[in-house]
Amino acid sequence: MVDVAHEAGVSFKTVSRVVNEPDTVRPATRNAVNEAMERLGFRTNYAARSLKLGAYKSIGLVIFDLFGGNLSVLNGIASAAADQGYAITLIKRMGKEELPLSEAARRMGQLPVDGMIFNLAQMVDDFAEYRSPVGLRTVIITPFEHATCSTVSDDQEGAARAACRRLIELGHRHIRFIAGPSDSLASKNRERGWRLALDEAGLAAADPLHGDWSADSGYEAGAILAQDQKCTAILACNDNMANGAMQALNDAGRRVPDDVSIIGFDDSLADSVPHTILSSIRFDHQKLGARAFEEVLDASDEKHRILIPGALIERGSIRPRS
Amino acid sequence: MVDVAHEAGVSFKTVSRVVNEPDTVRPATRNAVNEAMERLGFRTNYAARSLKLGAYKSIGLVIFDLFGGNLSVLNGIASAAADQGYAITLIKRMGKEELPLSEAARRMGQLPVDGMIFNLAQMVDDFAEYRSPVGLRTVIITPFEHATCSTVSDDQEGAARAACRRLIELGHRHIRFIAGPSDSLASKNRERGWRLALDEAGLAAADPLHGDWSADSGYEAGAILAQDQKCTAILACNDNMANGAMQALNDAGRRVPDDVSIIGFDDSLADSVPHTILSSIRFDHQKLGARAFEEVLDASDEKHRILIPGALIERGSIRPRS
DNA sequence: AAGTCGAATGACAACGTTGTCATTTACAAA
DNA sequence: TTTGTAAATGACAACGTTGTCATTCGACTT
Repeated sequence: MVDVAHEAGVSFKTVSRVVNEPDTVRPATRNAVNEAMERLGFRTNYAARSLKLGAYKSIGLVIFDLFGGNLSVLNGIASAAADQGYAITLIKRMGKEELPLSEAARRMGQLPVDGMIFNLAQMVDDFAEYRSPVGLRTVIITPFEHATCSTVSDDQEGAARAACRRLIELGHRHIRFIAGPSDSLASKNRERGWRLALDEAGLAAADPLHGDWSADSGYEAGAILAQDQKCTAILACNDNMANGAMQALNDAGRRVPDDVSIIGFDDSLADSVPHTILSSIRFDHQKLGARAFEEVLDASDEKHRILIPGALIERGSIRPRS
Repeated sequence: MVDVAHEAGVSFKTVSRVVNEPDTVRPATRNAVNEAMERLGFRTNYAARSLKLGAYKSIGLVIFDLFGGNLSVLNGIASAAADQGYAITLIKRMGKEELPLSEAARRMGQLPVDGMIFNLAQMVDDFAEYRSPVGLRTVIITPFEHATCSTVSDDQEGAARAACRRLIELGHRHIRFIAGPSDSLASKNRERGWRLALDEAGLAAADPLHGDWSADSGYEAGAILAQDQKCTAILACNDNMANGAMQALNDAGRRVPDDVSIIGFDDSLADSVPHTILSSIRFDHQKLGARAFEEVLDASDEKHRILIPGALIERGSIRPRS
């Protein structure tokens, strides 16, 4: 900046003004400075500026598992951030640490961030006792409430409950559930919603089956459920498993939706399977990311627990019980 | 830091030493300082440190389109960065600018980065004339060579060529191609590889069909190809379209692989379709990301053009022509 | 006990910005 | 021409670190 000032024959303070408040400097001077900046390839030094301003205009994002669903969350956060002129500083979780949140916060604390978002897909050891570093607001993407931090999450439980209610409304009485891995929070909450709806209707909940998110594991589960003649409807914890189950049901001679109705989660099949009939629950991750970002910047001391509702996309895979 | 020094009864320079070169300070002093830091919740100031060191230990990533395939690239870059103690600063492309690369570089130049990576899925207007800001090395993820910047890319052309050769080796003579959207670089290069292999073998290339990456568009293409009785093999530009095409072929009474062999790209179906038989070409995006990161840090002035090979995963969907 | 030497610590400048306040300039009015 | 006033510019400090060099400390040698 001092070089630019010399080149343009002004003081370096004037250069600073051209960069930050161009209206306060005479057009002639301004042009001279701009040309000098152009010639010298001047870029304002982020470190010096942040040091002086005491803020980074960037927020930290810790992604503990980088997989498909997180991409749209990342997208939502990135969009909201861009709108406000913020950048995103990203770090991956570092492996299986003892205290994941504290460790991540410690690392983030060393980086240029004004706040941070943790995207949590599983429960972690130090969730309850975690506390934000002073001056660095933390927002956690998780269905649980936290003692001091705001949390944002898809309303898995509510959406699952609504979907299950819909099946009950269609006359189904034996609705079974295909769960995901036991360490998945999403799976846990979807299962809870399913149970809740059944309880409300006074229906019994048969033991859920367990898959690993893959279509193959869904096929296995479907093959077992095909034996259960009373079962006329299935809620599967994601679309891949639902797709596998549909295949297994068809292979076993039980037709979807004539004999069995089925609903999945995530609405992820539309692109990969032609003319899919699978009904599914879709979440607005874009919105979730944007809400999380808003919450980080929120200056107030209040913490919130925010749930983003899901929507049931009805396709041909469900119909009234015959 | 000066507060910590006061609290511990030492000079602030000693605190700095405890942080950066703990071995040079006496254990007793060190403990006192550490305790003081703990009590005060001290975090080293990133801006001040970077200002003094003249480096940020972070590299910028510009993602022009945030979709599935980019996730694993992001993952690869993030892993490589984490290994070297680097963070990632992420910005999304800002919309449809006139000069996407220059604009992105200008914005990145204001952020705490020591270099940057552009992840390009389409051609952009200012690709050829783009020049890195002085002191900020740029690496571009694209199949094209650039005049001054290193580029890294999947070897789409080579992989498509190898896959097509494999089909020829199996005795197929009429191998057709389902392309993606015309602005996709990946699609263009896959098509080129297909043509190359056919040329080498002295075979004619029938007009490619065009889809939009979706299974539904693949189904349409498959329905048309089912009419072409001479066609015994298909190369589809991604697995979703390949899956749609397989369905259409089956629906039209042409069995896969008995009547028609088919190969897709990206190996993306294994999770979502049970017991899939689709053969596919898989790319190691993790590796691609890691290579791109290495290239940014490379201090030498040489620029490279790096191609990451793909691998053909053979499943039941291909067999010798009967 | 004095001298020696390496280890531990401290004082001070510097990194490149922005904020504060003082000074200069330009222009209009008298 | 002189004066008054607002606009434009400049001088200097400060942000919180790390590097350089000087100083102090402690233990060992003779």
